[in-house]
Order: sequence, then structure tokens, then C-alpha cells
Amino acid sequence: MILPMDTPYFTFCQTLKQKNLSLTTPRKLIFQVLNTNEPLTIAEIIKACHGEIDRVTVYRTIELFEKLQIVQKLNIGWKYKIELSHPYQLHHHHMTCTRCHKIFALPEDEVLEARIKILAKSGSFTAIDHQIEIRGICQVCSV
Amino acid sequence: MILPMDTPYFTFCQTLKQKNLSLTTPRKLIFQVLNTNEPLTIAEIIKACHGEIDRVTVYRTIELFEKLQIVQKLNIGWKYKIELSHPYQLHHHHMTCTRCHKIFALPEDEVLEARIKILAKSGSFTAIDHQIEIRGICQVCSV
DNA sequence: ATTATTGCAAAACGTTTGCAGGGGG
DNA sequence: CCCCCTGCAAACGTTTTGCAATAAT
Repeated sequence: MILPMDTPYFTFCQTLKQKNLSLTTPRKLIFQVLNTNEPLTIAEIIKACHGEIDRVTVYRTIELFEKLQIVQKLNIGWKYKIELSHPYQLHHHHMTCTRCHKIFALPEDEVLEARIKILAKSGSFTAIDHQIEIRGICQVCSV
Repeated sequence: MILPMDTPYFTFCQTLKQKNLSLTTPRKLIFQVLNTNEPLTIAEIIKACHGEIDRVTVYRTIELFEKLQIVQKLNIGWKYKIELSHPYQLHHHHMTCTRCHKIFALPEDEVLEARIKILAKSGSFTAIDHQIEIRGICQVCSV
């Protein structure tokens, strides 16, 4: 199959090749599952793979993807979900509705990002990464 | 024992009384453990109780404390820790060092807090609560 | 062909549930 | 004394590990 060179999936294939890692069926499928969906729990990824891939392989693949910075773990409540990270999806934060439990992505905000950097520096801390989770009530549920 | 009326432990006792809940040995001990320590995992709380309290009771007590807003769950990596929440401890955020895994509390920042409110509102979202996790390298580890 | 990667089985953990007995108000 | 709360036992779901079979380059 011919892939446009700017597609997330193409970048994904390139990344694996560059690291001498195999482009296997489970890896392709799991990437596609994440690429077409919202943040998912491990259990949801397993279900989305529809029995074609073993649970253990999903865990190992997510672990690999995390190391390669293809995905990031996202704290929602006291569980976590997985989503594609920066080169595959723009940096953003999340709001979780405590009524319907839907997750909403927030557009990137320069002011907020800058402030976090300043704060970390004021504590003599070199910020590498950060995550913001806002909990509250979404528009639909507040009616 | 006579308690000063502004002490966190006193507030804690009052809260339980107001809701007609018993001031039991496990509840007292777990509160004290949290009151004298940094954010702790459930396993750490259990250990800190030194076999005097059953695992199950720790889970149930933390669940109760969370409902009563005495504690909050704190996302660290993809695990969570427990710490006292607002009336017992000032609102703040955390930085986690990815090398030594220590957690550092950040002082409250008006600019940041205001910006989060604005952002949520711009998404027609009523923010109730939020959590920020900054990951990076602390001063000691960066040397 | 060679080696990385997977699937299976089972262990290791973390968390939850039901129930009978004990401690707090 | 009454009932809430705890401890125990055991179920349950999630994540990890070891090893032999398989698929990718």
C-alpha cells in the first residue's frame, strides 16, 4: 500500500524502521486502534482488537510505544488511558465530565504552558513534561 | 485529650461527628498517618499502620475520606497516591522527579489557577477541580 | 536463517465483596 | 444495647513473567 508521507501512520512505520523494530501485525493494529479513537484504557484497546491479539502483547506493545514516545499515559480519575502523543497528535490537555465521564480535549494554550515552565523553574525544577486534568461538568450535563 | 480548635485533627473529628460517623481507631490512625507524611500509596499507608489495621479497612477508609473530601487521589505516573485535601492542607500542585521519584509541592499560583478557569469556561465547561502533574528533573538530580 | 516478537500458562499484584463478630456512641 | 464498622476469607480484575512457538527482515 502507498502511504502519504505526512500521515501519522507513515511516521509510525518510519519510527519503527529507524529503530530496527519489526512492523508486526499487532503493532499495526494497535496503532490504528489508537489513531481512530479517543483515549482508551488497556481493556478497551484489548476489546477493540477483537480477540486478534493477546492481552500480554497489548501490554508489551503499549510499553514499547511509550518508550518510543508514540503514546502517553493519561491520568483520568485514578485509572489511566492511552492516547497518541505529540508527533501523532498535538499537545493538549483534558477535561473530564464527572457526570457522563466523557473526555474533552482543550486547545493548546500558550499562557498556561508558559506559566507552568516559569513555576517549575522557580522551584529549581527542569520541567520535561506535564499533564493537566480538569474535572467538572460539561455543557450537555449542566443543562 | 484536649485539642486546639484550629488543628487539622480537630477539624477531622468534627467532620465525622457532624455526619454521625464513628471516630474509630482505624480512622484516627489513618488520618494521623496522612497528616504527618507526604502523599502515600495505599500500600505505603498499610505499611505505615504497621499491621494494626487490615488492608480492606484501609481501602474502605480512604474511600470514605475521599467522599468526605478529607483526602484526594493524586496521579503520579500511572499509579496514584493519597494526600490530605483542602481544609487540611492548602491547594497545591506537584512536580515529580523522574530520576529520584521524589514529589515536590509547588506553591499555589494565582495566574495558573485563573488561566485554568478561563480555559475551562472557553470550552463551556464548569471546572470543579483540577490536577497538574509536572514531570522533570529536580535540582539535586540535575547536578 | 536468524532473531525479534508473539501467545500461552500461570504467577503476582491490587482492589472489591460478603458475612459474621467486635467496638463505638 | 444497638448498629456501624472492622477483620477475615475469598473472589475478581489487572499487570507481569518465563518459555516455547511463530513471524518478520
